[in-house]
Amino acid sequence: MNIADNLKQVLARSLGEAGIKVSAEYVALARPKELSHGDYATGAALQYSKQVGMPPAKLAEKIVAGLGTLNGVKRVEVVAPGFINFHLTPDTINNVLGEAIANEEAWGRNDLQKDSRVMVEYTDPNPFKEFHIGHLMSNAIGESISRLVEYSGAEVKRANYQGDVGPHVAKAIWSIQKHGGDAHDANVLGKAYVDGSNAYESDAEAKAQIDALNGKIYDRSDPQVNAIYDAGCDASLKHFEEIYKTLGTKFDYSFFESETAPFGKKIVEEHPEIFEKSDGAIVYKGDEKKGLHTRVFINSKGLPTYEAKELGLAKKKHDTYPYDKSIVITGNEVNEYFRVLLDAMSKVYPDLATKTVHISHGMMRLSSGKMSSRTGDVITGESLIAELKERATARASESRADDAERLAEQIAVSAVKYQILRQASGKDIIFDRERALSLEGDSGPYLQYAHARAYAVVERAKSQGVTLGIQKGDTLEPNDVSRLVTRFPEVVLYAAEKLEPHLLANYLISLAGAFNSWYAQVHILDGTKEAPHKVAIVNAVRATLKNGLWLLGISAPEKM
RNA sequence: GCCCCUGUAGUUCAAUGGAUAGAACUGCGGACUUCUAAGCCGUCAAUGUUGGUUCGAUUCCAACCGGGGGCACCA
Repeated sequence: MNIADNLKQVLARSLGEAGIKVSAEYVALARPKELSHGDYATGAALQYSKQVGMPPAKLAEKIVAGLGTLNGVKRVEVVAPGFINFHLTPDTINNVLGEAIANEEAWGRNDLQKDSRVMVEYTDPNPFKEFHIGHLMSNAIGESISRLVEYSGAEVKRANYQGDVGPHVAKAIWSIQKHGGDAHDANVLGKAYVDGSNAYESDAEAKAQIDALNGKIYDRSDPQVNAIYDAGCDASLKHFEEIYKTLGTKFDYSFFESETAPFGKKIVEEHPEIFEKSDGAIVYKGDEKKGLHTRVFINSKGLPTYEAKELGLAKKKHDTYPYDKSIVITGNEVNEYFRVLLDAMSKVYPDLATKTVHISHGMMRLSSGKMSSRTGDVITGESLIAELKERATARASESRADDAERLAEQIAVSAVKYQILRQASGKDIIFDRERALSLEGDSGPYLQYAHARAYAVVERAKSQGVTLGIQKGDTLEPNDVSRLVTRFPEVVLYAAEKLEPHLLANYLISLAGAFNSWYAQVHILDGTKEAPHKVAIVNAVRATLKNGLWLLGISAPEKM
């Protein structure tokens, strides 16, 4: 049994003796954020003092007296106004460090979702449009969540859903037909889309032409249109593949709107008891008591909307890979639609609806306002990464890395991903160019640097013949660094439960900070008998940062 | 107008109902003949307003004020 569960049980028993009935799982036991408050702490005495009519401090003393001997605990203290703090023994801490080092592959894993099958959908860029920083957000969050879920023992399949049909495609093709341009070039497509979109808004004739073109795209009746379409789709997808390679994502499945559209339409049409006709369209009447809107699923032209396509997508996903859980990551602009969709899905496919979890991220916003790919006021994913890479190049070339070019790219990706993953995912990110381009402080490169530094120390220790690992009888006092390391598995578990990578990102930054601070204070390879112990701590930090960075989807270069 | 989200240092973000609200950037000031200075140390600086629940509220509830998104044929 692990320390925390054991503590809870013993506390529950002692509380019972004090006249407070509470089962072990409900005993409030926390990891104090202030390390001087111990490794575990409980506020139970404050919580129940009124109930038993005893001052908190007195109750705390009574609880402590009833604890008996505690495995792995060196010291228990009562602190005003009535907190009980537990300090673990050096052995306990050292044993965990030993685990981290001895079985690096398993370090941090848990079996929260053992053997379950999970599909995670994220990124979702649209062919014929640019891959902008909003897609970067979805990708960073989705990739990290996928990895957290994998670390929880689940089999994870990554899915990407792409809008290969629809008005945006018609707009891009219209512009290419009118002004020319190479449909084999992804950049041309993005600009063509902006042009077509502007024309659609301002020019009634263009609008009519684009609407007609949209129909031709669906029924593939015009060879000339088909040629542009096929070339453009191919170019976009290849372009996206390059970006995924840079970002470190590999999708198992791709779904396209051209397949989900007819499929979703069919599903809606087969359920007249759920969807009803209204003004020539087929709608789902959301329950207003739940605050749901009425949404159109099939428009009056007979074309399925976002909602119908999503319905088809959910089924198609399950047909492809019978998942136990389906996680869908989108921007929060579709939150209201998704609520209606899930409500409708709960009637058509109750089973799938309960297995679906929608996670939305905020918008990437510029100080000038919201980005819009319609007006071309966007920052593309590639341009941002290229700019970061440019900025990292000088230092990378002075670094110890064998391949400076590659290091610069790893740093660039890390900077942008960390920027996204450091904050809770539901909220908007105010995109500050200077901040995003910064490679210092609270940043991805800071984490990578701490890892590379730890790696270098371990390598040097090896070359000096310093014994690695925790030695028997090694009773050196734990420090903030070693104590933080031991929290890694539970942080991973917590982040996986909440599907919130930022919880892990915040932890890693505090670990890296504690390590850097400690590193500046002590000489690790000082030739004393304490050196092996210090190296063991460094090695555990290295393993933790390595696995932690992997979970964020960020590379951990060994040399910087 | 209705529904959802949101408000924390100058700025960008943290804080499973807990202890002195924590970082980073910026500003100011330091250390370094030592294993990586993308580093370290110090310092200035914040919970929108008013109530409520609680031993304890940034966190939960209500109202108000401010910001964002949505409110049927775009996604």
